[in-house]
Amino acid sequence: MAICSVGRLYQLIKKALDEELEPRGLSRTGFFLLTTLALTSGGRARLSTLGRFLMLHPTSVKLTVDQLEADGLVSRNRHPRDRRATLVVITPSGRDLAGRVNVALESPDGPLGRLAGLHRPLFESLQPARLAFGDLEI
Amino acid sequence: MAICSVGRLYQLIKKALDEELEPRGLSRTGFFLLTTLALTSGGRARLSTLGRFLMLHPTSVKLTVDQLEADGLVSRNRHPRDRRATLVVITPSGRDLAGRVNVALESPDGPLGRLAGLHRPLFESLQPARLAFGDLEI
DNA sequence: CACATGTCAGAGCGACTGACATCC
DNA sequence: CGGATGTCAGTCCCTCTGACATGT
Repeated sequence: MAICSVGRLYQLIKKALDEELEPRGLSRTGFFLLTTLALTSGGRARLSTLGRFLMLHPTSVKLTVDQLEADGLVSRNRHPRDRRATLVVITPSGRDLAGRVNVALESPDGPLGRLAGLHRPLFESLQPARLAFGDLEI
Repeated sequence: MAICSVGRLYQLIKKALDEELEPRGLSRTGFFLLTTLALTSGGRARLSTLGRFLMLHPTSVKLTVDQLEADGLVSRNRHPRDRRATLVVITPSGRDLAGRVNVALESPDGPLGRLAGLHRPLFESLQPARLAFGDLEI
């Protein structure tokens, strides 16, 4: 059953991820938010944009940003033109942490090292299923 | 990034699943437990076996079985030889519900109908990744 | 006016910890 | 005895709901 496979792999990755993240005081959601921000041009994005991209509820985004902000990994700034909006900006130490964690995760003896060589085939075989649900093309 | 793809697809499936399950008063964990039991020879299994197979904490298994039992979908029985163990047995109405839900899910206009034709390729391309983490062969 | 954006309090749920009794 | 099994109370984290203020 394909659905079970997705669920099982998700659980396995989740556990591997948390083992690396927890000692660094980073939540999984916080890690994904930080990595997303690091990959964004300018290292900044609206709260609502982050929520849509990470498939999170507005309140979850707020809480996650609160935690990251308390640790000095991101900061809140006003949007220059839309005064409703808040821009989340990654700080140098946030960018540094995101980079180090990602290197540690992908390293051959890291929690995700076992996936070496499987990244591209995985991504490509998952894409049709994701698109069938109307997900982003990424 | 392959990891993100797995996470996104999981979220999408989760949402599609819950939309079908919630109106029937079934939790996702309960549904998977019930389906697992329906596919088991004799429709019975130990709590601990279910926990290992579904990657659940013992207390989560207990809670889920409590809920299913209250709805008359499973029942608890003593293990004939191991007096520590409890056997969870699917009832006729449990088997009936599991069958109906699975049909509804897989039907062309069901929540998972969009995955038609993708089940086998998905399963096969996910297997190497799962096995890399030491998961069951299923 | 409808709609988007962000914030907040409260509730719910799933998962875990630590402890315990029972049995292999 | 060590280890497995199931149960229970308590706790925590994440997510959602509903409401609100503000701005487009």
